[in-house]
Amino acid sequence: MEYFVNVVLPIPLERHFTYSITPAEASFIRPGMRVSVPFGKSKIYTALVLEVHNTPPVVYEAKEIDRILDEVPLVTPLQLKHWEWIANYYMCTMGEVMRSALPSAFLLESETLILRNDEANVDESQLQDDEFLVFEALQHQSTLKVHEVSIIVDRKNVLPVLNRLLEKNIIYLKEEVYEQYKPKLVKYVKLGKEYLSDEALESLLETLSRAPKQSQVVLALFQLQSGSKKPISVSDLEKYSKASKAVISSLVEKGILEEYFIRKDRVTYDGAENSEIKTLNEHQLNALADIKKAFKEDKVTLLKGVTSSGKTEVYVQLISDFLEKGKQILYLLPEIALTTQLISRLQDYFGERISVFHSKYNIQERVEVWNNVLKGAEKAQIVIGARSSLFLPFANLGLIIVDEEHEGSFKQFDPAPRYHARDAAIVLANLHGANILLGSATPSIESYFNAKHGKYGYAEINRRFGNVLMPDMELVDYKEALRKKRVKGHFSERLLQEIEESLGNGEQIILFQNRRGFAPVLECLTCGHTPQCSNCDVTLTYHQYKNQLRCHYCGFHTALPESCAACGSPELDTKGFGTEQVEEEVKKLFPAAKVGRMDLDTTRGKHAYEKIITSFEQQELDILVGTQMLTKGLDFRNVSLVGVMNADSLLNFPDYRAHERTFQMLTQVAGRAGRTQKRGKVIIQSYNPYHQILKQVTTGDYETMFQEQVYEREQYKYPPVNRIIKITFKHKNYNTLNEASEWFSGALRTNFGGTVLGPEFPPISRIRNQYLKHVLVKIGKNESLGRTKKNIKRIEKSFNSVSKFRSVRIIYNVGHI
DNA sequence: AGCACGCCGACT
DNA sequence: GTCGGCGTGCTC
Repeated sequence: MEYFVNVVLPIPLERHFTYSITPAEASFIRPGMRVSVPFGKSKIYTALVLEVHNTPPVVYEAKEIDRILDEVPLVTPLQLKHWEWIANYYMCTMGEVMRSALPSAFLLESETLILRNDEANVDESQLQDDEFLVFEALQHQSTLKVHEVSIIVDRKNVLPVLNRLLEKNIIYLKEEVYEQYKPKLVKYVKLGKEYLSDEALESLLETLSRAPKQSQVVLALFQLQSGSKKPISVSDLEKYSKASKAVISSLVEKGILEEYFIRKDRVTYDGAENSEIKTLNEHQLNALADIKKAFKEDKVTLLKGVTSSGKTEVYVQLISDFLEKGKQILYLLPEIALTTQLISRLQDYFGERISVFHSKYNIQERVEVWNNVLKGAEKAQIVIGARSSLFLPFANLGLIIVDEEHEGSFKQFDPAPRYHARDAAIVLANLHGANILLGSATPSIESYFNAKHGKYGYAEINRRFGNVLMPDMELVDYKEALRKKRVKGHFSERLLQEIEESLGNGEQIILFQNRRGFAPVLECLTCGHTPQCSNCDVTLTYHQYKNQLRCHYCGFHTALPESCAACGSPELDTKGFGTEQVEEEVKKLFPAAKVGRMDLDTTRGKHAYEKIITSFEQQELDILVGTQMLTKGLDFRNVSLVGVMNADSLLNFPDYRAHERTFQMLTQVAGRAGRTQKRGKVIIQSYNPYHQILKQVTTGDYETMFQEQVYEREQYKYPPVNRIIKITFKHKNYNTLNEASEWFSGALRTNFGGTVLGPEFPPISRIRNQYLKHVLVKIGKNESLGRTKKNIKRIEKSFNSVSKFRSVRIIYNVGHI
């Protein structure tokens, strides 16, 4: 009987691939294990087994697998089902899901090694110059990598050289696969076997009497051992005995000490669980009861609780309930909210049963979390993580919490799979038979809509914890202030007054400006020219701190020009403003205050973020200027004033979600003010203070905002009532892109009854020298989303059979755009 | 996605 | 003449 496996490869191809295996392998291999397989001419890839079967492929001869990489399945059958759903729903391939889902350390790729053939008789005079260079290099080292050869011969294309050398039998090639994950090993020492008795030890110390350092080490080890039964690491011994590594290793060499290794997890938590779960107030208890009732009916449940209402305590209570039942819990958060603040708060309750998983962890750490979750290890009972943690191999998931569920960053935009973590989590919970709770102070329109229509369960908390008052919000008409000359820089006098007062009271201030950089636009006063990015369709942004013009899309940067590139005039001025300029101005206006800034530019690196937050927390800073990063899950006790520098840039975003997002962002940032007894103050500056959304923010009127948005979206056929798919076309040639997108949208219109909009250029129509065009497909409530997707896929097939269109990249975004 | 193959301009 | 650019087609 012949045996075969169907596998997924981590590449964007629709189809699965079949490889042949031996009967012995067949009895061992199970779905979810990794195998390495040869693919194409020379490459070896990591593939994931979907099924083992006996049906030989008809039109081709299946290749054999290279080898089996796992002892037990790395991915559970349930995960494979979940992947399939994601691939299907978000219109991408299983391979793309696999690539996103598995920590990169699990995805090995081969590298070609060049080895010298020792049996060859080489006539050096017969070698060409480049051949000789490679040959010579191989005399010094036995293997070379392809890129090393490329350096040696100083050329990109090294294949001709290698082929000539291969023909002459001087070299041979080998594909090497590297295991990327290396367990961290800690070196420990113990006394050698012969010295375990007291007498032996005594005589040992005698013989060492002339080596004081060494006997010092032996004594130290002896003392450490008597103190506890725990193994003693070399580094501990080094510290305790105050001897150097050299002394210890000479003892090891003599056989007096023995070394051994223990595998250690890189991520450990040493603190204790030292907090009792707080007793909930009546509002929290009511919410909890509602949630539990909805859970009994297996409903997805939405918890709407105003900022500072103590949602986290409700989560904590639920988590501990599910822990008691022996279930795993997944706590999903938007990336930016994953601060040490929240994590240490939860660790206080649940100690080392928590694992954290997010993108700032390195690949080794992620492998450890993965394995712990798969094993159902004690320390991975609760996983806190960003969107990608929903790909972890849960064995026994009981509860998912999606906190800040309205957050746009739960949607992945690039690369595929372009999934929404909240929606994918709902499906995951379904597959596990687990409960799922969505929490937010400002729920997304979709979720609230589902709750209103009884599809989701619902609970709410309308009071801040400890009955702290909601902040007092005030709108400042910036246009009016400007007219009356009551501004300094970008600050209205009203805002300045409040800042002064807060500083006087020793309270802290947050200033919110949703744009980084100094002054987005540099403008020539003579001809009005503004420098553009040469790769993208955007104006370059001025960054004062490096004195550069930068492109936020492709990273292009150039020194600040001294004169206008168009007319040569040296008079250049800056227009618009970002966080950097706000920081600058506030420093000038309040020279005594300590000012910090938090945006993408100041939070690069693993700990930069924490540093800024901690220094603000510890009141080393008086004023913190920042972008939307500030709005997420941060809890500062002493902030009494929040200033929104310019609400208009949020409102004017060209997107059907702009109003919803503005409401959410402003409500969230306002929630940072006054978290203790004193009532906080929020000042919102706007050129258009009569805008209904701003009014709804200041009165905290979510309900009206919701009604208006739903009405509007129904009119224009947007979600939640309708569904949408955005198709993006991308190509470097303007005409090809136009032709291709016209062809595609034309085919859509003839084949499909729904609404097709476009193709249209997006506001930024070129990025990294690629032109972009969008087509929007709106699917009414009576039409089938699945059938529409099938139609689109079919059209894509005939699209790809037109040769000039084939190089046009097509990107689908389903549901959220 | 990679990668080979094949065709074409631009230079050691 | 070769080198390297890019369009095209294939991968079990």
